[in-house]
Amino acid sequence: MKIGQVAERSGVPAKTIRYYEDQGLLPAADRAGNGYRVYGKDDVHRLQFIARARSLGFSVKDVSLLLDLYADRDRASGDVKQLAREHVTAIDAKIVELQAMRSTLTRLMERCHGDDRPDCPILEDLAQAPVQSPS
Amino acid sequence: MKIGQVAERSGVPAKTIRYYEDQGLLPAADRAGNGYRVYGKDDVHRLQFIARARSLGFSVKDVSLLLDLYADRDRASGDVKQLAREHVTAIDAKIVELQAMRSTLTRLMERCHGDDRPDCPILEDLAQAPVQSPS
DNA sequence: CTTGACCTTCCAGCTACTGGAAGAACCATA
DNA sequence: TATGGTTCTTCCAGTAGCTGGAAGGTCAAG
Repeated sequence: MKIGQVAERSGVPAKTIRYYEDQGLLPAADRAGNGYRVYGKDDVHRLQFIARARSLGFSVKDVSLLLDLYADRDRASGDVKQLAREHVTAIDAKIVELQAMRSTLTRLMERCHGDDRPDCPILEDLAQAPVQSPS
Repeated sequence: MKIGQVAERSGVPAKTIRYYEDQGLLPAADRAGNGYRVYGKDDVHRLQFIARARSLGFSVKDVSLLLDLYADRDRASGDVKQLAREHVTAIDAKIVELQAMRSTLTRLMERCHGDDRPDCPILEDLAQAPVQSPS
């Protein structure tokens, strides 16, 4: 299989596959006589693993750790769970941050006419930005 | 005022102030005879505006637009509101994405022993990642 | 033999900074 | 005046995870 086929079957763009190889997520692919990378079924599988982990928000570095754990038959599931737990904690922090932004923005938007007039509580808030009065 | 003072009063690091100048968020600062940047009160204010807008998640480019609108006495508040609305939409999309990740991860974690045994539904999911059966 | 699709490498750009190096300038003290 | 410590200057590189594009090699079809 050439990189184009693997890309199609795994859903990971060829450019990204080369990038992952460069980053060490994939072992350096064998090369055909013409220099083209050659892949097998396992590579498609590995790329799907990577894509799935990435879609859950794991960093490339963490995916690398997950791949190591996956390959290790003597792994402790506690290690995997711990990685996931930390990731969820980070996700929660982001959600909280985004919700705070969202809440402030919608509050300001409710007070903004949103018409042709120039007076705008949103800009006024940005300009004054004094204190955050609770509710 | 030198950059250090402005940094302290605005809460924006000196490095970041230079970066903002470079990016066009701030006009090129006047220079003293020794080449040091010289600032006034208005610059502190402008930096606070920027910092506040950034803390609400607006991109640097959007902050630039907001500064333009702020400076324009003939602005339409509708333009500001529209910018905010689009931003909230983007935030909502991110929240939804993060919540989906979170939900999948916690579901997998609940099924994982998290002990010394090697069998781990988290890794199995990443490896199989077949379909997402509803609930 | 040429065209077109695919492959290769390498460099640049995206976002929003941040760290660090090298060098000038300022300030205070001994 | 020497010296040391802090602050300033510019410029380059690195962070995360790709993505786009240039320049060029390979291969199958017509």
